Amino acid sequence: MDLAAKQSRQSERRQEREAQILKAAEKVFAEAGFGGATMQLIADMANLPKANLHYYFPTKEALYRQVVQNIFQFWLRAADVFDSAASPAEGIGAYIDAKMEISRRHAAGSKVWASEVMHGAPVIQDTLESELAEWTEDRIKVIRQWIDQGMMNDINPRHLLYMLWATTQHYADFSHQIETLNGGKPLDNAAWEAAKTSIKQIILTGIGALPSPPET
Amino acid sequence: MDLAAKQSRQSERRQEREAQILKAAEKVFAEAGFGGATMQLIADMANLPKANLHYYFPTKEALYRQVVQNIFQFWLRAADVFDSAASPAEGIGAYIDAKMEISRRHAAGSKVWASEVMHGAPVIQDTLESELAEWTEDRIKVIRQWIDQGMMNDINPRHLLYMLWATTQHYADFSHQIETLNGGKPLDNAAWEAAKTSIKQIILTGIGALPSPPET
DNA sequence: CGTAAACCTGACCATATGGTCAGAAACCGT
DNA sequence: ACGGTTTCTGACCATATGGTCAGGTTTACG
Repeated sequence: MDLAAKQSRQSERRQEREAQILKAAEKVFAEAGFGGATMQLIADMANLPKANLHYYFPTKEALYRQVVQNIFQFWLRAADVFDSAASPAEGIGAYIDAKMEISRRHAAGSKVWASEVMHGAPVIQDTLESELAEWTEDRIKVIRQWIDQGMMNDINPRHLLYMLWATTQHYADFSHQIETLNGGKPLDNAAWEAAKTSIKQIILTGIGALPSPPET
Repeated sequence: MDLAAKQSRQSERRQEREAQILKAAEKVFAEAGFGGATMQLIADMANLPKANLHYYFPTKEALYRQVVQNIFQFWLRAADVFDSAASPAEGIGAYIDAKMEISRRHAAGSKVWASEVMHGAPVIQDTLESELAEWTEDRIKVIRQWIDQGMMNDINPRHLLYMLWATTQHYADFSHQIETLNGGKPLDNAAWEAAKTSIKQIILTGIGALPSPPET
């Protein structure tokens, strides 16, 4: 076996362990917040001795930073469906679906992200200022085009985006509240469908992106 | 001076101090989360020695509990505008205005509330199950009536409520992100107006509560 | 095998933090 | 001015937690 293969297998091993730790960390950070999370809790969740965490991540903050960065990348990628769409109904509809799927499958990550931003984005302020700002401007341009082409009403694109973020992330960030109001049980498939349908119906109708408003 | 007057002045004094502490605590909890907040930080923020806090609130958790309870009551009261309204456009419009005002004036409180719920509502689970559940059911009934009377489209009332909460609270909970995307400055009056207008336009149009969709 | 590198871990340490307490200070009616 | 009550506070303590480290174990490969 040559050097490349060896390094590859080693780094593979390392990546697996790191992923294992990151997954546990994400969960614990989501449940307890950065301040409430302890390395011991994360270690237990990952079934590793605490000292081992420090072999892979020098400090709690480094571990947290990695978790947040990963989430952010994941979050941004959900917007791929946005640009290639021919119409606002299609693009925004697909974006809502994608973000709702993230809210459902990656609630922990969403919570960590929300927590980070709520507390002033101490670790991803840079990313926020560069990548997120750029991303947002691009999407605003797309929406403006749709408006100019008469495909939707003249809505403030920025606030429309905020509305999309808010509404979809709500189902992850406030999942506990939603579960409580759902009799203490998580939403089932039908309820998630109802949520997606309701959101799309209200927003797409609201921005005038549907041929005719549903009269059901 | 009689006994009643004396007790009144004392309790007045006590309430003032408690309010002072609670205000500082709300700010610190919002900025740092429960785990990241320290009694020392709160004490500094309130310009009091740490030991004094423990004279008024026995434990950090008791102080936190009080903060959260206060916010919740404040939050619920915003819905008074909801019921007395004659139409969905009026009721929901006023509700959006009220909640946006809270988001603007009491961002810290909103963040504490969001944080509490996100971490599984460890201290207000009871209230959530009783008061919030009841409140929600009542509002759902009101919305259902509007639908039955043909004043708006047939929208799932529960998800409409979630959308209202999500969208309005977003401006408080993610105020940092919004500021960052606003060039690092808080939204000015015009921007807040634009936000309120956009939200109302999309949602009220989206649920078919406006006579005719704006064609501006 | 041998050995060097990577990986793992129990035991340990320094510090930060929630909370206590004895006693000082301020308040208040008489 | 006095005594009792409430309010305040510096000094202190026990504990939890992030982080370290010396030494052990495993892996990779000639």
